[in-house]
Amino acid sequence: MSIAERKQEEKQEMHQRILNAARKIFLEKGYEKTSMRNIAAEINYSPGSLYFHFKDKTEIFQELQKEGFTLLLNQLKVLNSVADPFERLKASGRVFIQFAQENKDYYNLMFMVEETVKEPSENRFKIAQEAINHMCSMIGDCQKQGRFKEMDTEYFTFMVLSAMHGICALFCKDRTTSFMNKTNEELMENGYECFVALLEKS
Amino acid sequence: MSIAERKQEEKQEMHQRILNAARKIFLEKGYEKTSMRNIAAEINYSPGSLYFHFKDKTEIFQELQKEGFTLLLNQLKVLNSVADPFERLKASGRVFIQFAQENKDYYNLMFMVEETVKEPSENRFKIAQEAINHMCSMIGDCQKQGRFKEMDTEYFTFMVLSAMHGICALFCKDRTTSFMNKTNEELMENGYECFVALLEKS
DNA sequence: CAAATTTATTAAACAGTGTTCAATTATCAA
DNA sequence: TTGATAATTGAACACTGTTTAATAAATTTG
Repeated sequence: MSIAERKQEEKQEMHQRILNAARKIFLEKGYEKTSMRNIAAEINYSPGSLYFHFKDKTEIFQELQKEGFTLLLNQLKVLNSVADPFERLKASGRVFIQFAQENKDYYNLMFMVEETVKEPSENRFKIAQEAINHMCSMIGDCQKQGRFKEMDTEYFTFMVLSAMHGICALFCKDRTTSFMNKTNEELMENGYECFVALLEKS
Repeated sequence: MSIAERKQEEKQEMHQRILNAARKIFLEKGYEKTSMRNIAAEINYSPGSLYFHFKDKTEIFQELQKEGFTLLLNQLKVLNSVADPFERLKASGRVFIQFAQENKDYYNLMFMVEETVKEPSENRFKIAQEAINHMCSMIGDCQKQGRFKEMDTEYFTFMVLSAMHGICALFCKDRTTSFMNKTNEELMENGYECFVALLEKS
């Protein structure tokens, strides 16, 4: 079935063309301000045809969401070469924040979009789950070295993630303006260093 | 000018009626899913008339946002009686988290809605600004007692706020499910206590 | 009191949105 | 070549925020 195969490939190709157009515009204008007509126009396509390849707008975005998680995890994977768990933990935070800065829209999609999914979504955030487990064991390793004594590993992990997410979340919703005469980058990076300083004293 | 006064009052009354309707629907359905027509219908009003009382949708939203800030600040004000700045700081965090838990929708409106405002709008977050300043001076007082040595006060304040917001933001977008077999309240409160433990060691 | 003027309100319209669907074209199998 | 299948289209639907000309109500002025 060579012909059927080629057909399949052509469909995959269209799938990718749409995804590429969507990524470009989503990252340019954000989720809400990107319309299906915008995406269609980008590839000289009819708006209706998008629905032949994707169920709806959210399905397109969810593919990009998965891309985002993969992208972040790949950046974090580089740190596997860092042997000392505490050093790796500190570097992970910096990578995380840098990712948010450079991929604001991905970040919004990944962490800031309302969870309106009906079915409890089996493995929709399987990747995120794995990332958290990894983080948890990293902190566990730090504790084996004598850090964060008498802290519950899971609650502590939650706290660390919250702190990092808080920094990025304020940035992503432009709620950093109240700290005047300081750029977003200054705030986020120095703010994070304050947190690191706290960790180091513990 | 008794008549002009009454006129003024009637206008204020309509202003409030709209605001009440908007509050109800905004807190019910969130910002994006609330339409001007929804608000108008709630008080048997014409959609166009809303624009006689408010410039646009964001202006209505911003008034409710201010309400939220006032509500939160009133709860924080109670802590003025706590003399020791560090004790007050710790208690502020607990009040903040409790506010988010009890007023999830206000919290979303206050901190999680995209800032699409064009003109940097002088005093839009005047209240928030004051709250931050207050926080900043509270932390400054802690430093005078010898805590958080060699930390930049402003960056440190940003970090503390980020940590607290991170905890609440994950809660408000239901991103706590990855920490299984723990309730939201357990996570938030114990997570925060971890953070407090860090502060105490510094 | 009547006329003129200001103040409120409305319905209709505009340009945009996500999505659906009957009709149409292109592609392939028999 | 015909019939079936797959892909694409444009028009339509029901929405959205916002503007505006016409209208109604209330108030001020002559």
